[in-house]
Amino acid sequence: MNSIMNDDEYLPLRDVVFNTLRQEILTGKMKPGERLMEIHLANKLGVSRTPIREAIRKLELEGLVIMIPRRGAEVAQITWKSLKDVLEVRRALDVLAIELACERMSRDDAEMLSGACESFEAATRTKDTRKIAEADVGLHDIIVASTGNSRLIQLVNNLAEQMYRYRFEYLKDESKHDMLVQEHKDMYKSIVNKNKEAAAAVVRKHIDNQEAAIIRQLQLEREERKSRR
Amino acid sequence: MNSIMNDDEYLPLRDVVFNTLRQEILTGKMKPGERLMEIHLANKLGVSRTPIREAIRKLELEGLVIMIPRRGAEVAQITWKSLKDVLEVRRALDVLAIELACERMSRDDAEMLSGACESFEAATRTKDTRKIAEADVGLHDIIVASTGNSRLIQLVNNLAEQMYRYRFEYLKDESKHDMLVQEHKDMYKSIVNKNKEAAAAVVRKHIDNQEAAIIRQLQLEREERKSRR
DNA sequence: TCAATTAAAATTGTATTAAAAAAAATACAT
DNA sequence: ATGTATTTTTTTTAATACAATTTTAATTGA
Repeated sequence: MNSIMNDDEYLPLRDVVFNTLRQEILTGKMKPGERLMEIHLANKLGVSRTPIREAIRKLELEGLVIMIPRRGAEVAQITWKSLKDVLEVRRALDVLAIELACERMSRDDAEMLSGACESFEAATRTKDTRKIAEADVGLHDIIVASTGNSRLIQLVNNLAEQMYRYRFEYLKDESKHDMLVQEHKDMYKSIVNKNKEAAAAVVRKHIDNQEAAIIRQLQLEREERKSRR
Repeated sequence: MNSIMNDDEYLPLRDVVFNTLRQEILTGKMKPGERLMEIHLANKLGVSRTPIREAIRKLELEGLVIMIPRRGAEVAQITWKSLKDVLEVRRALDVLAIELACERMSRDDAEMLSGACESFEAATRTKDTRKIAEADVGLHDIIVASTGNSRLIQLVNNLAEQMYRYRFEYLKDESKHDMLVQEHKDMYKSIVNKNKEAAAAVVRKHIDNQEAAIIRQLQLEREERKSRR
């Protein structure tokens, strides 16, 4: 459609830096407690300190880094507590999202959701965790987007990303795949039947399972640390 | 307590600027659509452009200003839709907050909440809207803080602030004061009785009333604009 | 050897300068 | 008078320079 008019995909450096750092933190390439030193990052990314600083301000507000005045920024510590806090909020917002989806989802979106359920099932069969994660994100995006509430969309996405690393680990566990496929189907059914209570119940179960998996994961990490000492 | 050891109350300029601009936007001193020009603001606040830019980045992430690349920032437009979206999310999070408060509030906090209810009632009698607003904020802060969920605290505060301007107008209406006092008392009772359902119901009513008042307010503003043309 | 003090190195905080882009104003042609 | 080019101005973006502060290391004296 827009083949002649090139829509100029311009992104300010600060946003490029922001996205880059954000990704590094969320995927765990930058470890909690690691300092973000301006000159160092500037050299690494080949830019000046200015865009680095601006990116750090945004990361700060998002809670991904914490600032110590006159000392600089460091990657925020992810504690058991902070994860539980995020999950608690996420559960409430995911429930809200699916309840609104029951009210508002269009036939077209429902169609897409059905397709996404199948894509997810197909992805589980490939056993490629990356693909599974992508299919999962796509599916949930359809539900959240169907609410038409842009603030909700922004918050849910943000909270989901905070746990990116752990969710990835969760999806690696093949024994859970069948359950996930079933839960997704249940969500779809509840939405098309406009059954809020059922929908909310599935989502709560979904998040509870995730929480349990993450707790296991953290326990493992802790064991590892202990044994290394 | 901390009378000898001065804990250095140092705030980087960017944060001073951030708070200043934030306040100006939330209280309506800076109108939606108004441009935030760096040199202008720098002169006005007597600082260089660097802290201004960093503050703007934070406002951007908070959604209070929108950035148009290579053109600058302007105060975000507050539409009916965007307010409804915020209220929808806020309702869910306020319900979560009071439900958690039912589970977790300590006897001391309950004591404080009781005091805050009385303070609010006293404030309504002064008919000083500023004082009433402060008492109201104080009361809700106690509830939200008692959840111990820092992410929730951060989000609820943020969402509440987005509607600062309108809530102020709402509290001006003396005819609602008795109802508000009663609702606050109901919240307190529900929490000490650990009655989640009742607590959630009061909060929903609370927000619904606010929403109705804000809609009226917006309708008024719209009439005004119409008549000015 | 250890603590205290001082010097230096590293790092952040703030300001300024330079470059790129967009917007506005002006000039020119139709 | 209207529409199109061209120039000027304004503004953002990015880089650099300088000042203030903190951290680290080294040195000195007990």
